Amino acid sequence: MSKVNLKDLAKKLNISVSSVSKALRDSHEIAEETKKKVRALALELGYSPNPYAGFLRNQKSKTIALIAPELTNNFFVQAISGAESIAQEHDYHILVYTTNDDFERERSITSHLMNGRVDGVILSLASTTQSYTHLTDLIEAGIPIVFFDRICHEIETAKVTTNDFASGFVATEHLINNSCKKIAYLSISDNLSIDNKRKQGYFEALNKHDIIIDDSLVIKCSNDEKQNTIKLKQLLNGSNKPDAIFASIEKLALLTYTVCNEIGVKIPNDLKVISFSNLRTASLLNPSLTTITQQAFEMGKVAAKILFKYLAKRSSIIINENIVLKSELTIRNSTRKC
Amino acid sequence: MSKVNLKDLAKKLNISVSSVSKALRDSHEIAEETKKKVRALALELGYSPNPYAGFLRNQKSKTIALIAPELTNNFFVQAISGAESIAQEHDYHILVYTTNDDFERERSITSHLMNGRVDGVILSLASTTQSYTHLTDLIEAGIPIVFFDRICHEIETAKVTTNDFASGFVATEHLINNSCKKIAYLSISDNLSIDNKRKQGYFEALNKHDIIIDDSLVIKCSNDEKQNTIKLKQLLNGSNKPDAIFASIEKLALLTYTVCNEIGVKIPNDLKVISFSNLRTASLLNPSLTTITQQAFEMGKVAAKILFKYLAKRSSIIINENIVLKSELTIRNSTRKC
DNA sequence: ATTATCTACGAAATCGTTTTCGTGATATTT
DNA sequence: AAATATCACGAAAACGATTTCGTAGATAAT
Repeated sequence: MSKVNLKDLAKKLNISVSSVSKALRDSHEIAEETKKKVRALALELGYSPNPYAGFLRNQKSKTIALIAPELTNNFFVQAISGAESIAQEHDYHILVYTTNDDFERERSITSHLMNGRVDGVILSLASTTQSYTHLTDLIEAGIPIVFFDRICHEIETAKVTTNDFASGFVATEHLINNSCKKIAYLSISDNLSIDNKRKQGYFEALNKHDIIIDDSLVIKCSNDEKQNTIKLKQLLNGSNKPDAIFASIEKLALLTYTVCNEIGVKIPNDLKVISFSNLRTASLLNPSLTTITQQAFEMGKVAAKILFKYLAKRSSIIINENIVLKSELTIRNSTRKC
Repeated sequence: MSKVNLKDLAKKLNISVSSVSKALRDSHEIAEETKKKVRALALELGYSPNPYAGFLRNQKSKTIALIAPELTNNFFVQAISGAESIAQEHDYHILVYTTNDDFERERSITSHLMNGRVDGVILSLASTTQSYTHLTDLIEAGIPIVFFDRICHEIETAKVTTNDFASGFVATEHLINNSCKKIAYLSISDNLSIDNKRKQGYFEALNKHDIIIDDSLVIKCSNDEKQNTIKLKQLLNGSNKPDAIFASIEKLALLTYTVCNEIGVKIPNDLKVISFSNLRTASLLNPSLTTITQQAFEMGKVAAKILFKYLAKRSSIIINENIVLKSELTIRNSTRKC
């Protein structure tokens, strides 16, 4: 049952390697009878073509890479699942990489992909990425990229996102409607497209409702959980306490919950919380968390579909395109009026 | 910046392809001066070897597959992250596949891996898998498998698990100590090694404390959420109500929470709940969930390390070995005495 | 009868690397 | 001075599949 190749089949059948190859690919050059014999033997010996030989020949690897900042976030995991479901349909394989939000790691990964290991890449940027030459290099090397969620505006290609601005606006307005006046925004990184758009939506809602923007309520968080904890405690224990928190990403909402537990701030009585999140357990939290949920699985599917569309064309240049999948506000107890 | 190969370098330097190859691999056959020139040009032109050519030559793909039942479960995601961290160190790439707990899908995936696409496989079985020829075939084809969590006893190889029996025992005893007398066990599948061991631990604890085993409290769940909901409601509304639930996997604990919310059963007052789970939000749930937490990240790491140890030896036969990483009981409010 | 067409197959090049085996030119030993 | 060793490199085979091209023999067309 181990590594049978074309040569083995050819030898057993007393015909040439090329004829075996053609027979298996159902070429019209081969007589029907011969094909039958070849197919029968191939089946019997469990022949399965060496993928790498084919890749070398056709310069196609039937493999794509999916690069995400982290896996410990349901959003990215769902997106990967979505992409995988499409990859399966196209008989493609997926190499999964995580950057841990580290620019150097992202660059190292893309450099490993320059040489044809994959036919295309689906990518969500690391929050520390500020330079994009590693990505343009990849595209110039003939490997197309489709972005999802954390996209790069500077690069012309297809980008799949959620309606971040509108969602940020809706989230903020929801808080305002529940009589919040001092709404803090927890930002994860100025580099990130999604963060900025969400923040703009937040500003816009404040403006609309004539709430003066207070810069001290826009908290710049990072991937350093300890630092974030300190900043949050300062905010919630400080003199300029917010009555609501809008977390740009799930991780910061969970941290808010933890900190509130610790310092005795009651949600939603003392503080209302809303967050972008694809957490399955949002409804089971104490209190249940009001969320903006992205169509993560669908985003992965759409990104993969676009990529495969171009791969089928053998075109490495993807036309600039913005696909926006709408997020959904699910109101739960963390923003309940009280 | 696109596809430079050895031939291009050779032409530009007026030396042979083989010399370029040797120079880049730092062979002693090549003069130091020549090496320098070659390296300089390679760097300048951004040469990066075509991986597939090398694979064809050395019969090594520098790629492994990781097959998990699902990604929407923190346990598996953490395990993947752990494996990835080790793969990075070894300059290996990981193809990720999910079976969705479907035997046919598992078989289809492994059959795609028979031909040398990967050097090895890290696998956690689908709950519907009862026959193992697709796995023995893979091993016979020279592709070693390391199991983690959902292992296959029938196949001789390395298996990384948690101390399921002891953990099941500890979990049950914890409930008994908190004065539970009618403890239900939610099983996910009789096929699964982990489920059976956990159940045995549950039985053992009941025995030790002279509690008669009640088969009607051992609930056979499945991957069909609707069916599970019905069974749970029957259990909790029935005449033989349990005072505690021990969920073999996270999904079933969350379902228990949801059902309890729906039918107005109070946790922990009316019902105590404990579960195997790697949920980040266990402490934030309402009420916080008492868990048995597996060392998921570590399990991924260990499985990968073992695999790489054998890959380095170029040995496809892995000696039978059981590595057990201990789980941890974290007591929270869902099992609080009241 | 001669030429053209078709059929069914094989030889060989190709993809990009690695590696074995030579081989001239020095350098070293006897 | 002759024999041997060392050095630095090149030619070519190999990995396994695909594909172009060539061709022997059969058949069809003129």
